[in-house]
Amino acid sequence: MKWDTLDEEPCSLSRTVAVVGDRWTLLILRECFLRVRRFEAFQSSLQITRHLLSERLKKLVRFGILRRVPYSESPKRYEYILTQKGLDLYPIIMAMVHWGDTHMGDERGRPLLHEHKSCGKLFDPVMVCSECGEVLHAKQVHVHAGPGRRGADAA
Amino acid sequence: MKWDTLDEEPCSLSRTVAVVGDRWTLLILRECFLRVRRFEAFQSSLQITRHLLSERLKKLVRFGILRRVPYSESPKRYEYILTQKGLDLYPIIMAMVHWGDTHMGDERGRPLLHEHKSCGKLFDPVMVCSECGEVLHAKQVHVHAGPGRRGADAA
DNA sequence: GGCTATAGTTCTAAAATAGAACTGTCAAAC
DNA sequence: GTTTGACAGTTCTATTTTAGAACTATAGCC
Repeated sequence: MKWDTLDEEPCSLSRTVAVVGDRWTLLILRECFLRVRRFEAFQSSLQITRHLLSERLKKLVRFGILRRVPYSESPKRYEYILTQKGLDLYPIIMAMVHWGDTHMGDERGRPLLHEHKSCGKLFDPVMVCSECGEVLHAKQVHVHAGPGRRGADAA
Repeated sequence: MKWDTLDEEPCSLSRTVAVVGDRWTLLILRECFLRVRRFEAFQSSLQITRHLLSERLKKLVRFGILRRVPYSESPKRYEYILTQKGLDLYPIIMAMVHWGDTHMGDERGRPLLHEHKSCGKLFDPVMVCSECGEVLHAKQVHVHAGPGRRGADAA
């Protein structure tokens, strides 16, 4: 497939996959949510090759998910900060973490626990319907073609 | 990185990424949720090479996300059905679709609309805290090391 | 001048993917 | 009873990506 035009497909999942749908990008984003911001920090915590890290950061900046912000004038040094568009990826990351906790855990228990500052409790992320607030299950969802649909594609 | 041992890392995101963290796998799962079940159907709707499709389906079966169920005895024919573990990936897929709808849309509008059968309305998926039910934002979450944590890894 | 820190770039070898052709089984059509 | 077609893969070579290591550039500190 021509992955470079995937972000123009009439399918929102394809468009998302085009941007964040590879292993390294997802791991980089995890680090971002853990407040990692600098090239060397990403590199040493992920053991990613410097070449790929450089490419992926550029791509995330290009798509407006990270901002490259100078933190030192001489020498010129930059750090990478999540934009609002990037912060909005949080549900994707949390959904993946939760699935891993549930289905890929081992006897030692969870690697990380999440505390919700607003209520002070350890929590799991739950996906609900924006209209009625009930927990969502795949089988209770029916899909309709929307205005942006064309041809035999899906979404 | 040795992606074949990623599912043993002390990080739930890594473990999830090991299983579903590549472009084709995510697109295959989208098709699964749209009720696609057969080899030829995946192949023609995704334009994935037969070789890769075969590999990915095997992997998803190996990890217990799909079940390979015979639907014809002679000739032997199988279809691929989501297990409960696979159905539980729904929040990940929906979170990605929603992000794509929000941030990668074009002037034509959404490709697909989702109706919640329980309440009959078109909805967006929303991620909330399991304890207090409030909408989750990255900045309101604090991360603690859990029992399965080891060394300098993250999750 | 020599050492370190940071943020990259460049190079070659190994692995993954694309694209097309091929295999095998059986049913139905001729 | 031979041919055609559907289905579910496997095999092959060429291209693209990634891994791994070394190299470059700027500047502060001793």
